[in-house]
Amino acid sequence: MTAFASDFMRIIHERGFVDACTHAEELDALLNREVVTAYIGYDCTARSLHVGSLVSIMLLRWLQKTGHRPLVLMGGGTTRIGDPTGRDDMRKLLTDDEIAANMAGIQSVFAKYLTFGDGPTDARMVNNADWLDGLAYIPFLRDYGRHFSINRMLTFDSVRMRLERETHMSFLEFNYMILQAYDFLELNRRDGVRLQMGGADQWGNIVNGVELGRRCDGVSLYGLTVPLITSASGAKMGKSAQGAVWLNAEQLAPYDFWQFWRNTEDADVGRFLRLFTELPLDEIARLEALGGAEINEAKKVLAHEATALAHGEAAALAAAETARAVFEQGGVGEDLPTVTVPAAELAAGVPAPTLFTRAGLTASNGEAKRLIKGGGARLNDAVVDDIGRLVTDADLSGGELKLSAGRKHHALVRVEG
RNA sequence: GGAGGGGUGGUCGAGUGGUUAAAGGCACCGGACUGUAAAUCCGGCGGGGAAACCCUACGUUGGUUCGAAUCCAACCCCCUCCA
Repeated sequence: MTAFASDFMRIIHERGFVDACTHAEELDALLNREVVTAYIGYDCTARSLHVGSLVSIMLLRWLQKTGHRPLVLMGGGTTRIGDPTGRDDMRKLLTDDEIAANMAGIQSVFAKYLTFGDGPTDARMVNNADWLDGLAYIPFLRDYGRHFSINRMLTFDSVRMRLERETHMSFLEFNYMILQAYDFLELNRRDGVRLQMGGADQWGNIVNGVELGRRCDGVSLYGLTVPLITSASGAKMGKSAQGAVWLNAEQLAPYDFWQFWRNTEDADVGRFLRLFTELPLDEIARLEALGGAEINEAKKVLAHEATALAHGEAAALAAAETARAVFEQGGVGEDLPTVTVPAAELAAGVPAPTLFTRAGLTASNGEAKRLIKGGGARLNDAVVDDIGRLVTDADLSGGELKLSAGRKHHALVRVEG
């Protein structure tokens, strides 16, 4: 591989961020010469982002750290149409208010990773609804449609696969790549954006934007994609027991976020350290080389670094402390999920299954009972073997008690009143 | 507009009148083994109930039947081919 002159290109190649790149040498030279504005587009279909987007977020962070300007493009315009590939999701068209709320939530996530502002390398967020909503069909077709060759578009993977499998593809979907290409052109005109980045699945769309820029305005635009991250055992990354691994504290507690990284598969540790932390490569090499149980130390480092980025140093330390108390000492920690029950209720006795469900460890009483029957439920570390077990204030120690579902999921119950 | 195929539990996918809360796979949860790992093995996997049992569920709404995810009708949606 070529030796890159720009910090950005060198670092992201070394760390495994690059799946594909257009004109890497030219881009490298450009990055070495001037401050480059680059963008990645995100849908605003949810209040937050999850770890599936984290690779690209880290990519923008590196961009900024190496002296360039990141731009976050929110798909406010495209979100309004609804993603045609999501069958059931098609119907729930989001209202403008919902989209605005989602954008605000996503911005708060980005605020942890990027510095926003008006300075030359400060990040900014833009919404493609600003220009897509007002497009007039005929002028748009005449000005831009002429530059798209159907013959060419049919050769793109996303389209070709659909055609080969003879599955339906709507005109709307077919237009997606055109709209996305237009976004790139528009951003170049508005903000001088030169580079679009995104997931590997976006390659075709990005290339279309690059070509549209050349055809319409004679500008050189660049594209770069990051690989789809799967775990070593092949699973798509980002699922936890509770569901998606969200990046905001409201939807996933920092402690659970920490636990997610702590439970990384051995084979993924090195790769994840390179992608999701900013530790020096030689340090990562050292951690990665740890064998056997020692690799757990590397996982703790990974958990700490990733959590510190998302939630701050203090939250990461608190999560680590709770994990240490719970797993290494069998005790309890402040960060465990906590529920309170009225003193009177506890005095009267609460059925164990009810308490497990209320603590969020099980989704229903039935599930709680199954958990107990399966021997996975514990109260203050003692196995609960009777689904009729009443929990009373006699079970309290130090004003609280610990419930456990399996070895990894714990919650605290406290009394109130 | 015409002809044909299809909509099943988180997902994929069987089932074509009753023992079907609905095979099997995946995902997920618990147990064993470990290192809060992987792999493997075991168990579980709609809700309520201590249990008997009750309720909800196979696109929607009606109907036939002692009884329907399964048959009929209308409607909605998806797909393939033709115009």
